[in-house]
Amino acid sequence: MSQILNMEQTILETATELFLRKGFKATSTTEIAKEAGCNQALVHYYYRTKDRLFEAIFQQKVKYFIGALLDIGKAELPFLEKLEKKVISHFEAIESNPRLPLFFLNELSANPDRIETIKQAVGNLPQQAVDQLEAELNSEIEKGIIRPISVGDLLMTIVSLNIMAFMGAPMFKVMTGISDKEYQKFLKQRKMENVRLVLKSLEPEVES
Amino acid sequence: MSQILNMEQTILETATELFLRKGFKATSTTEIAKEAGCNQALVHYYYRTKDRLFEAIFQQKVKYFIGALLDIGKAELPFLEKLEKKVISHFEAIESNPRLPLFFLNELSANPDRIETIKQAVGNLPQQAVDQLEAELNSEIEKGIIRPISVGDLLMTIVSLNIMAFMGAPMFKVMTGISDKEYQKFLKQRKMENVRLVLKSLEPEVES
DNA sequence: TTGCTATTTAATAGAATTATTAAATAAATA
DNA sequence: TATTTATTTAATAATTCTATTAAATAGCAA
Repeated sequence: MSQILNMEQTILETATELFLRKGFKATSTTEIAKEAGCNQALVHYYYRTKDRLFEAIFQQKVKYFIGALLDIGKAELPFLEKLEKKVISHFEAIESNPRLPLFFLNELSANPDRIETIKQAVGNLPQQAVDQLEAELNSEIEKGIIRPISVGDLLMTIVSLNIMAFMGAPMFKVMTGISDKEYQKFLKQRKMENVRLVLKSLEPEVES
Repeated sequence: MSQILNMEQTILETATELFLRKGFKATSTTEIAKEAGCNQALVHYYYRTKDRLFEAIFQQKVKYFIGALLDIGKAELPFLEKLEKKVISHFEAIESNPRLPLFFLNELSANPDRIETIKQAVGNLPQQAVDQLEAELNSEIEKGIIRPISVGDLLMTIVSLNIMAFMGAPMFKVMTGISDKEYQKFLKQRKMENVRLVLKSLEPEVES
């Protein structure tokens, strides 16, 4: 937290933290105010309604999240090396914001109408990025360097592996009985495991 | 919905549906009653508190969910074929209950204390299943049939790919701008893609 | 039928929640 | 300094939510 902070900003940050941790419904404006150290009415003074406050936060986070996956580096590297960098940076983006995926999926499921709002917010940026990736992908496929695979499958694989490494932690701990410390160790090596999995998934089939 | 149904059961089913769709906080006992077609007090008559009602549902679903992954088939098949069957049946278990993973992760994150309750509920069954899988896995590794990999990494890969195919749908649609119909098509082929990915991930490394 | 038990409802207490309004205080400006 | 504007609070209206209680109704056994 910064020190010389105006209340409007403090409220936003506090709300972000609470919404991310407990979701929309379970977080009250009263609690936000208490945590931020101001009167409850002030939350409404600055953001009018709880819903608007949430919406502002949600949109901001969605943009960050989608950006973290889609800004295919401009660096002029061979495709597979660029992809490797991409998987790593996506992994690290989630690592530094591990609550985001669940927040995102959960609120999207609770309120599917918000999908439209999101689409407007992000525009056709994702579409462009996906198209570009698809073009590069197809070029490599034609060269025979990687096996035929759809851009959807590739993206889904990357997102699934990276997101679940963090989001799946509680589930995973229940299943394997592993401790927090051990899970931290697991995560350390999981990043490169995900890279390996993604690259493996692109290897051309070999007839056995 | 079955037809000749007692109210106690109807309430449970209605609550299950609502909790799965909207989560604990966003679902009121009033709404459950209305949806089930009874007086609101009846919900409390049968289940005392909203929390007990939720807990009952949660435990039941957790057991189902964990079982769906861990009951490694007893069929005497080669390891890789058994594993393939396992991935498929896990995929299908989620397919017929696509809201479960999010429900599970979300409520676990909102209320981490519940992890203990779960551990008690499922006992050491998961641990046993994981141990068995690990033994089989190591045996195959020693034979040189698959590359060295931890049971944790393998499980995480399977769970990640299968769960996110369903849970990630809204996110994926936003990113790629794909329609519901197209997503259904995507899912149809994704099952075998996941199988392929898992098997690929076990192939011994080849020096290039 | 009569009485007993299980089921269901109406009414409501008590707490929490969002949002508004009017008043108080602080900050900025002329 | 005087006045206007921005920030903050106290009070409270209106709603919703959980849980309880007492009464009503239905089902069944004697």
